[in-house]
Amino acid sequence: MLDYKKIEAKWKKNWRDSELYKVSHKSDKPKFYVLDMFPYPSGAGLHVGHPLGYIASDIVARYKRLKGFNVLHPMGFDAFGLPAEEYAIATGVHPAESTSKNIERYKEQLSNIGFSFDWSRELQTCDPQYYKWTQWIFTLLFEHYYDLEEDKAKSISDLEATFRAKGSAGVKAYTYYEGSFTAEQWSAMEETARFEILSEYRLAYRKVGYVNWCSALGTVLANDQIKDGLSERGGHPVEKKAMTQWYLRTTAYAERLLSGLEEIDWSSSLKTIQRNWIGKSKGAQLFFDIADSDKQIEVFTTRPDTIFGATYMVLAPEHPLIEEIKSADQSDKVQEYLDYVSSRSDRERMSQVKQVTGVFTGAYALNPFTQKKIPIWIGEYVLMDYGTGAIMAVPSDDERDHTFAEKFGLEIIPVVDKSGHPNASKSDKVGTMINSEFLDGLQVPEAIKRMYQEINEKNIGAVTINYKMRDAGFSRQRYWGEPFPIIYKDGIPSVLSKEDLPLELPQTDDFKPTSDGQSPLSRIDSWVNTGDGLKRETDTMPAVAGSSWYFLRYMDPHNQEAFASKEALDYWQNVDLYVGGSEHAVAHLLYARFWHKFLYDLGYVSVREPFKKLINQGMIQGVIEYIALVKGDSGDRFISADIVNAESVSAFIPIHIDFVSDYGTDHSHLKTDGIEKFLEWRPEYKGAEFVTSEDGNLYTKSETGKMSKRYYNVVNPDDVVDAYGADTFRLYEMFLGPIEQSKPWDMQGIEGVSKFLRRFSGLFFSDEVFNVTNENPTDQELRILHTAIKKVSEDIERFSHNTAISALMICVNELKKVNCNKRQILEPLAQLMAPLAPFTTEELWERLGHKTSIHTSSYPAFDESHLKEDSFEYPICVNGKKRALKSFPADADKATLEKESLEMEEMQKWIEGKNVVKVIVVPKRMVNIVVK
RNA sequence: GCCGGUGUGGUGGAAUUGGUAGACACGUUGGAUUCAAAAUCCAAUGCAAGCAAUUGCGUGGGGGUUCGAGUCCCCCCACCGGUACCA
Repeated sequence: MLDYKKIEAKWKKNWRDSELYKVSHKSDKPKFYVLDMFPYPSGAGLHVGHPLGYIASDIVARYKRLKGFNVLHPMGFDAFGLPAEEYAIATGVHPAESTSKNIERYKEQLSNIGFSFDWSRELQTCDPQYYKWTQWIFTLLFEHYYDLEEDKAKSISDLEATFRAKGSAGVKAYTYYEGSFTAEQWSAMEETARFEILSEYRLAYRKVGYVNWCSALGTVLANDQIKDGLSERGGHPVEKKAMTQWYLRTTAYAERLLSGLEEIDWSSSLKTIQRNWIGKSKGAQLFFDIADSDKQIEVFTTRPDTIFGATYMVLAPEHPLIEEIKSADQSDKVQEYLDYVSSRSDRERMSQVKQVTGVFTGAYALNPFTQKKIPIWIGEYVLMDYGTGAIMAVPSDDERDHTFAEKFGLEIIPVVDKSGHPNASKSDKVGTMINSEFLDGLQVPEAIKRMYQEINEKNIGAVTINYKMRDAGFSRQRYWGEPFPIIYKDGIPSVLSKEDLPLELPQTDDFKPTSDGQSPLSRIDSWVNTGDGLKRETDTMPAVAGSSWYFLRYMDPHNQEAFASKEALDYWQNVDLYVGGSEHAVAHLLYARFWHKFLYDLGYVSVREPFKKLINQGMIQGVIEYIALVKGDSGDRFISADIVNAESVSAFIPIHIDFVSDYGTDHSHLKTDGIEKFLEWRPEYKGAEFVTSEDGNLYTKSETGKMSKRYYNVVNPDDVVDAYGADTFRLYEMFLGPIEQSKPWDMQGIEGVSKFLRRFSGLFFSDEVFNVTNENPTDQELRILHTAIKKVSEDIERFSHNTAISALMICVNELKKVNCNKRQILEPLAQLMAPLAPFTTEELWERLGHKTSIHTSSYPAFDESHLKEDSFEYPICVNGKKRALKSFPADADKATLEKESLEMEEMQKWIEGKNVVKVIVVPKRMVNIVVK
């Protein structure tokens, strides 16, 4: 029989030496691109959860290869990021060093599982030869703007030429710039002024923004790196801080990012997440005059129909108009309130959402329809970065406005009669308009349309589209990231040319951020100051930079002249199947689509969307075991979970799952030796008392959660591979259930697939000797094989690998029953199984006498004619309930089936004394007799 | 709150288009083999009643459509994930 350790070692070496999985775009075959989201190489190494997606995609890659596709299946590493930098700060080990060590470990672990990656295409985002092109694409973003007429990115020098020739008139481009100028004015401007204006158009630009500043980490964090107002990493407090930052104008692409979702095959939940993130809403932009002032307040509302109920206005605390409009007698109170707001952390603000705060500015606005004076307030609940940072408040039809009005005693005018809709909430767009002059009597949707017309005609605003999505903050004050290819001259940035790239990250041994929040790079004077008063940008790019285009680099990873050759890009086009975790649902997947669309506009790539089909593999969770610690005057006591009083518990201490008996169940516990092991591991609890349950066990608290170092529950795939073999590991992870589903890891059941593999290879042996005959197979054997071919192919195509394996189990069980050891059956069976169990099948293939790899052979052909059965066993039902089974010839006609079913002896007791109303016969399915 | 998903034996799960619910495994029980154990092989295994043939019940709960519902429709419940003063 086969010794899996020997054959794994043998074929791992053979495949590596022969570069079996190396592909080229110079091929006549159709292409297929299967990609895994590349991992961040953390110090903890891979755990059994990571390979779940890799195995699933590897099976598809191998399947497609056998089916005759030219398969691109690469792997690389997302190697820039915060953990390596934190590790460097703590230990002094350079991030490059720890990262490369971690990568080596990852590669070793990956190779043990038998993936068919083309390692000649490996990339690492921290490699200068890679980030050269990340920097280069950034320079392109800097040098382009978004043209609304052609609906694509165009060169900023074109825009400049237009300004020079015609001024700003007639330019339709995506910008926040609101001024206008003639060609003469443009030419007369200072260079700085011209630069400022162009910056309002560039797709990469700098602006002062309120960023999530985490002083403990010394860096700016993205929204998705914050959980409940604390940093996801480390749980440190996060506050708002004004900083000049680089931004990418992702909002210019909002509409295309939204509509592009229609043309790709992603799960509906993922698309919904992206749609919600983009957050498109249609509404009206309205201007309210301020009483006794020439200023106006601009608001955005989706409910212009309720304007007759707008009894006050609210500005965000950061709104620039506040300074200008606040009245003298309210000035102190306003300042007091603004101080209060800025003293509050994000965490406080978020956890106290229901708390209503605000202050009156002393100023009034005029309702554009009634000309009535309404007070202008400031309130925390209005956010500066959504809409215009100001709202018209309609307390009768908005929950938040209502609460605010009640608290501060503001007027409430009902404008929508919802008596016909008892279950509708305040903001539901239903009901009949009242107290609203010309709108009275209209239904809400009609009233909204009518108002849009009215606003246009009266010229007091416009119908607009608003997006929740904001431009992406692109600066990080860290060391371990791509340096910006930017040089400042008198404060004006310009980009390095392609020839000067990559701009390499300079060496240093001080990774701490500076106290004022500057990146560690700012300390390296010789690097920052390049002479002639020129200065480099010292921020670095965020981790999403490198992952926003890596899938393109794989197409041509060693190209020195371009990020990838035109030829390679045209051949591979885009990713046919992308597999990865749903934690990247927004950030990575949105930025990657944005970069890709930008490169599409510039003509570098020829398809609009980068990832045709996407599958989110579920998480493999771990079991977390805790013991309850009660601290008291008499010292530490650990009390069994079944008898402990929950309120007295000082802490639940996570412990090694290896110490726990029956871990993961509701009766998980520590036996005496478990307690001993625990004490050996944590000697600081030597003096503690252990209060066990009556049966002498110390019961533990079990949870299902993340597999992580801090819970001591990480299962290393190497250990499983060592104990059962790589093929068993692969099969088992797939056999656990559907790929998309999350599930806790447990080893129950791995014996099942292990047995199956042994039984499969056992078909090729008699009495420990390899023995396969050339006899012709029987019809039955052919039917068993071809049933499996059909089912396995269909299942792999729809990524249902667990049912494909079960079909193979059935096939092997049935062949075993008839003692089949015929080449004509076993050879195609091995090919059928090769994608799932690459080592075992490769070894058997060689023993069958083949000189070339099974993985470069072909997929077994399916022949429908072998599935023909002479008879079919029909379930005979009465009123839909199965009452008997009867075998009929496969070609029996309906009349025969009906007649013979009714005549069956077993049927008589169900029919007797009743009326047979009708008989329904569905060929090859069932017979149903309807009686009354 | 809103959005999305899930709910099937003791366990993981299957049922692709409305057509035999529980495939395939794990576990458990009994048996063979063995000095013994492991491994292997055979048999049984949704629940309840019955010696049995058999019968009733059964896909989170309630209702509906249909000859027929795990699958479609309506209402409700539980759990998981995402998201949130988004005007």
